[in-house]
Amino acid sequence: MTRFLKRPFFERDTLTVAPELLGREIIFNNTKLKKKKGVIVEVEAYTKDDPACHASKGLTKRNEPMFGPGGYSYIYFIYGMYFCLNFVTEVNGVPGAVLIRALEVSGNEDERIASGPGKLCMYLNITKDYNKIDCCREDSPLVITKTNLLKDFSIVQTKRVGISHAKEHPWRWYVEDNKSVSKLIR
DNA sequence: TGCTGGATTATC
DNA sequence: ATAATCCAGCAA
Repeated sequence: MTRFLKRPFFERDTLTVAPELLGREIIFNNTKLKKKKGVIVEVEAYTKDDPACHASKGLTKRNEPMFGPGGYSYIYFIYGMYFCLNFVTEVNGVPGAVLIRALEVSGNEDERIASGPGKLCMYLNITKDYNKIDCCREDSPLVITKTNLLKDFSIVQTKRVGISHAKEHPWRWYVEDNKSVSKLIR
């Protein structure tokens, strides 16, 4: 028994896994800094046949974690200044990932301190050092709880954010009326 | 070896 | 609406 999500949870269809992450808690223990955590309130799915997915054109140095087993982290650097956190889905050999777009942080924090993929990595102190780590290990510094911390919430499904391709999939899910979601618009 | 644009954010 | 800021990916 364990408190945290394990490999079988992640090694399923990306579009199934993504919305199931809503309400669960990410716990990140950067050993040199303060332990941080937050409840997932917004996610997006990226699959292999999708032009917007980093893995759509095959294996490269950057997207390599996406091709490995589910339950690993995939962290990339974007716009010269931000990191984005993903959890790898699908079995070994099949690329796929869920981008974590927003966390609700309890306590005295600003409710929008982690309301965006770049902001949440700054809040958690996540960097490339934690790329491709196995989040299913019991001693992993980065884990997700099995328990859902939100109750009686509704899920809204919409188009993804920041995708410039003509055809776009409705593969963004967020907790309805949650103050920590990245964008207020639909 | 050089160029381009991006799964973003804060500010104007 | 646009600057900040840099590197992966691709063309050559």
